[in-house]
Amino acid sequence: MSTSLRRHGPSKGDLKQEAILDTAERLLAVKPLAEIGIEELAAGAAISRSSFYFYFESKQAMLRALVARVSDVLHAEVDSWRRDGDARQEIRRGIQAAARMWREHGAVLHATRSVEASQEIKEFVAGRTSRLVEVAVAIIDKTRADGLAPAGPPSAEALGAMLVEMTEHCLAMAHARNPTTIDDELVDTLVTVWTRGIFAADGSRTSE
Amino acid sequence: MSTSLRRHGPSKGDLKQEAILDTAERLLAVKPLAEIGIEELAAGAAISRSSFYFYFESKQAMLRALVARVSDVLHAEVDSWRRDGDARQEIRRGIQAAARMWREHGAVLHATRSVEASQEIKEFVAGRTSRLVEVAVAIIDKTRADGLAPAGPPSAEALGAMLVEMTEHCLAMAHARNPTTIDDELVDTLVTVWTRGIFAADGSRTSE
DNA sequence: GAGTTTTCTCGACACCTTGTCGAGAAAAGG
DNA sequence: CCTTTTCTCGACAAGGTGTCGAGAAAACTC
Repeated sequence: MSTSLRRHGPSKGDLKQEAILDTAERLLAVKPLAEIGIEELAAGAAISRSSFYFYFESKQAMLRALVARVSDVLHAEVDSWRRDGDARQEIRRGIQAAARMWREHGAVLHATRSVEASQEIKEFVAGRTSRLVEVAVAIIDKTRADGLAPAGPPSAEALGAMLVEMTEHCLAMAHARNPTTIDDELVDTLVTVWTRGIFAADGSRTSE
Repeated sequence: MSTSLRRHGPSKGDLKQEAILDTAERLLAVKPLAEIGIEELAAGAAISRSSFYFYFESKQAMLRALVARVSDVLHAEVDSWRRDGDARQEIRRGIQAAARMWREHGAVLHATRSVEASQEIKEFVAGRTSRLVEVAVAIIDKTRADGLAPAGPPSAEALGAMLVEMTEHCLAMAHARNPTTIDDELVDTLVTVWTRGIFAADGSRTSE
């Protein structure tokens, strides 16, 4: 119900709502959602704890709004992967986009991976992941159709899902180790495993 | 402090302690730790909520004991990976052992991956993971030294860490989807990605 | 098997956090 | 100004955690 209580117009209350989300994103960089009290979120927006409930039903609802805010940026990222013909280029760009995402909004993405996240959030994240898997599957199918990569098994679906999950998890782990820096080496290693996993070979870009 | 309060002798109280852990493992298969009240754990061992605190400092301490109990089984698994010369055999066995681990104690392993798990548990899990990475690195180094696999980059450490993390995460995801069944197809796909990631090729076992 | 010590149990309490309610202040709009 | 909507907060109830001390139950000693 988060925003539906509030009618319309970009007014003073909207700023408070944004302030709550800003505070949440800032605090999530420091500690998990479970350790963030509603008191803290309210204090960050200079309102009382009770007033928090005017803007959000609960902490979970607030996280949902926060994820929605980040997902707008994310969808733009996904769409920026223009197909340019070379599968390795697409893979590298995709991984780089994901790495950038984690650098900029790692705290929020990290919170969505929590076991205690609500069902709704998990479904949202699963949907986002399956979109990425679809893109990966399309790439794999294309390279196989062109005779550049060996046919399955594994199926393009199983392989694509695994590579996407590997990427997300490795970025999450890297973020957990050091939130500010995500190695270029990590990106390179991911690209290598993707390439070898799909082509069963280190291809230099011979098709160019 | 969990056990240190209790002196010695395998007595009645020990059974209660085990009963608490059994109850916890059973409940973890159904819902996350955060949703399990101490009341429930105590009820499972037929004691009052207060009495729970005689056995464990807190829910986190209880989880720690539960993880320790499972880790005994796990260490035995790791040691069962006898080196038999063929890297692909070792890889397949290791992955199968991990899959079996998840089938039998997936609920506990899942709980340790939670964001809200205590620092101590995270360190324990990190230690376990790094042991597995060491084994993977040893395998990679050996195949590279034998000229069967191309040298880095990626370094054996980066590649091994990534493959181990991929495996753990994919098993965890599969467990989350359906706790009772972990696909053979998943194991096959994991083996393929390991093989291609290390050898940069689908090797039939030519060295045999 | 009585006395002593250790182990174990529980009710009562203090504390913290979440979420609701209704009274009303502050802004917006006529 | 008066009305409506937006926004704020103190007070309350509910539910969970963890502590304490009194004492029951078991174990151990002689």
